[in-house]
Amino acid sequence: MDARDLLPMGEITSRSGFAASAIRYYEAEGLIDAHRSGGGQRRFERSVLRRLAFIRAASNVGLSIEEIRDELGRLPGNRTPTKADWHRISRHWGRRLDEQIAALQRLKVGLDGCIGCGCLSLRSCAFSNPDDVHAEDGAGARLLPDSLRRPHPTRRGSSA
Amino acid sequence: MDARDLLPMGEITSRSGFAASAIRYYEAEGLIDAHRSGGGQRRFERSVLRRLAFIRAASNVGLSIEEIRDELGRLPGNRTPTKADWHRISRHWGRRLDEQIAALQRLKVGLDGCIGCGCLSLRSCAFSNPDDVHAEDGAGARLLPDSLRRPHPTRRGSSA
DNA sequence: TCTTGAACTCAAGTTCACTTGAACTTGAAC
DNA sequence: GTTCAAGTTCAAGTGAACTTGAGTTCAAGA
Repeated sequence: MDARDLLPMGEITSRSGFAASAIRYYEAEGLIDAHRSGGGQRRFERSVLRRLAFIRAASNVGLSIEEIRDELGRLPGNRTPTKADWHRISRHWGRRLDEQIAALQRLKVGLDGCIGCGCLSLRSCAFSNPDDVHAEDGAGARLLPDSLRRPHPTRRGSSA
Repeated sequence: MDARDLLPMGEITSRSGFAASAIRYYEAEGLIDAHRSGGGQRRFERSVLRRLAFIRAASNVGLSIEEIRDELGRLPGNRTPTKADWHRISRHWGRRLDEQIAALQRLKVGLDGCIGCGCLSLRSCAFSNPDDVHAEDGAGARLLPDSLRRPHPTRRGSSA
């Protein structure tokens, strides 16, 4: 490729809307690639812009950097997504969004149920006790999936 | 109040499901109060259990510690929520959940719209560009409200 | 050539909601 | 009186996703 087709950092930041530090971070994390100028400055291929758009979209759906890396890595030849890729991926993301929506709706229904009772009991109220830590009967589905629990590393796994 | 009505830490952790460290943290943050035994150990009033149930419910709805503190502080006399308080509060939370659901649904609709086109364009695709950073016309509502943007302190405010 | 803004590296900082560890004390039971 | 689980404090660590700062170099225009 011709060196004149490569974009400098400033171009990438202004066109993608990401800060330079974020771009460097993504490169360090292996989400995007960069060439270097004689003096060591980054020079990006145009396709990086599409990758960045993809990254932004994915992160809006709530994917972590690692998940985005996986998703990008699943693209054959590590290429920028084609229409077919995008088709498959967006169906995947759609399912994920559906799950999140359903989870919030369960929470809402639980809350509506609670408005009448006002109990907020540690033992029986499913809303204040979604993990069923003390539930008297092995009642149903957890209200919130992990993807919507306030992302907190140290809480993960230790359900308390 | 009679000292025999006060509960020690172990009782609180086992009944509330919170770790002792979390209880201490909540006390330090001013979400709950504690008396002290002669030797300096914490002794809790029974009502603290209801406060903790409230805290758990609030955090499931996605409120931050600060928001929970505010919400508790809005209770007249800083009391444990009554039925009427709970009524008002749960309607508030319900609206919040509704917003979150609506936001995810907008995202989903945007995604469905994108499946056909496959464009993922930085300039025009609302899905990859929900902030309308480069939008050509001042098009509509942001897809995701801040409450559902991946909570990331340093990203807050700097919409890029 | 000079200047100046853009870019570089690397380490450390940020936020949130806690947890962990070390070193020590309490208090209830035997 | 001894024991030991349960409790205490305080500082530091955790993870994600970057940002900030310090100090240095690049590169394009006048």
